[in-house]
Amino acid sequence: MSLRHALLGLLAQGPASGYDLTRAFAGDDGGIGQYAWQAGHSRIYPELGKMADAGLVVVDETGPRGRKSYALTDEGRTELRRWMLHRPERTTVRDETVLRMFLVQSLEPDDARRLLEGIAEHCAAELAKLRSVMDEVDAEHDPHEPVPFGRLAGEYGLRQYEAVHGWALWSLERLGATVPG
Amino acid sequence: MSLRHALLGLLAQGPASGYDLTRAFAGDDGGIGQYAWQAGHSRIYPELGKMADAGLVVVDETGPRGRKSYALTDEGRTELRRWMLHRPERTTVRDETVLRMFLVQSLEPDDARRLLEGIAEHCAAELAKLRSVMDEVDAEHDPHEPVPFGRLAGEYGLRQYEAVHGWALWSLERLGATVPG
DNA sequence: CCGCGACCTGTCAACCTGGACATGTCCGAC
DNA sequence: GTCGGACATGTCCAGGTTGACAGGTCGCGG
Repeated sequence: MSLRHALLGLLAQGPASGYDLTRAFAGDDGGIGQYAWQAGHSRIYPELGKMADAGLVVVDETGPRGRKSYALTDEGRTELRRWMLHRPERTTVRDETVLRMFLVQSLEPDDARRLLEGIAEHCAAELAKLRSVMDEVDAEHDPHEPVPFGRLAGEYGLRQYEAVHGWALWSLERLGATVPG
Repeated sequence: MSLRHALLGLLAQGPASGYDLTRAFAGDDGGIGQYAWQAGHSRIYPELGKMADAGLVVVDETGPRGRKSYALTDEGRTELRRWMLHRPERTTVRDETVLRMFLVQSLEPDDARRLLEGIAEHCAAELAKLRSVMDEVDAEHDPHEPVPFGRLAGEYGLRQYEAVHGWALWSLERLGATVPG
């Protein structure tokens, strides 16, 4: 049940409504929804309700259009910390892209090459996009201030794409293709 | 519905029983179950049944203890290829470990440091393990033969761990810059 | 020959998930 | 002033997923 902890983590940045949280999960903007977890509002609203019942969050303030802003309670903060620091023996991973990578070798070499080339291109494009976003963040960031929230996650995405890109090129070489670019 | 495609991909390596496939998903041995997808036998058996109904697989042979070995049909192979080469607009990712990384900055600096140190250590250990396995594979592998099945996946795991390890160290440095430790 | 552990297949209930359905409100542009 | 689009919350259902329950077979060491 990690949705609960994802919500706790997002609320640790500050109060937010179900709508705000939904957007955080939905974005393909290098946020949590692209790399770590997804959830639709139809899961988020009931979960927020349950979390409120459990005393992990409270309705902080209400705004226009029935907006309910949720904030972490001390109990919620404790639970988040407990979950973050407790290293589980076995974590669940479910990643369609990685699944494809595992199965590359079930394809004919020509098909495998085409797939890998697609992956390499895609990574290069995402890398460029992400890098420009991060450069902007760094430019605005006073080095004496703490690292902005999400900067570490952004760096993670960057290194991730670099790794996959490098892997795709390496694999193409192994398969005996002419490496593009 | 990626379980179906995961099964098709595994069967592309050769016929297997539901039991074999269950072990492939369950292993924490650097296989598909560790990085890409998980499934219990309670999902696998019904799905194999449905896939047989759909003509994607057939019961290849029956063995002792009611063992049923499944093999891909041409139709199954076609469907696998279709899925592998079709780049979806938005893929689902659900990764508890990455989720933790996204939420590192919700922790107090001391806790964050402890978590990152744990991650770095864990990666280093996994890297060492994986590297020794892969060296063995490479030593037994005739360079004139095609790349062994799983070699590309293994390389992926390697680069993955390297990337995460590097990221954890980088993050520790960043956190160290703001709070003296 | 007997028992234990690995092999092997299955079902079921409870829960999670994603997409459709439903409803209504605020705000700025025209 | 009114209209369209973003804001905002919620329910429902079909289908996916998990973990428990269930039952049975082979092979080998003692």
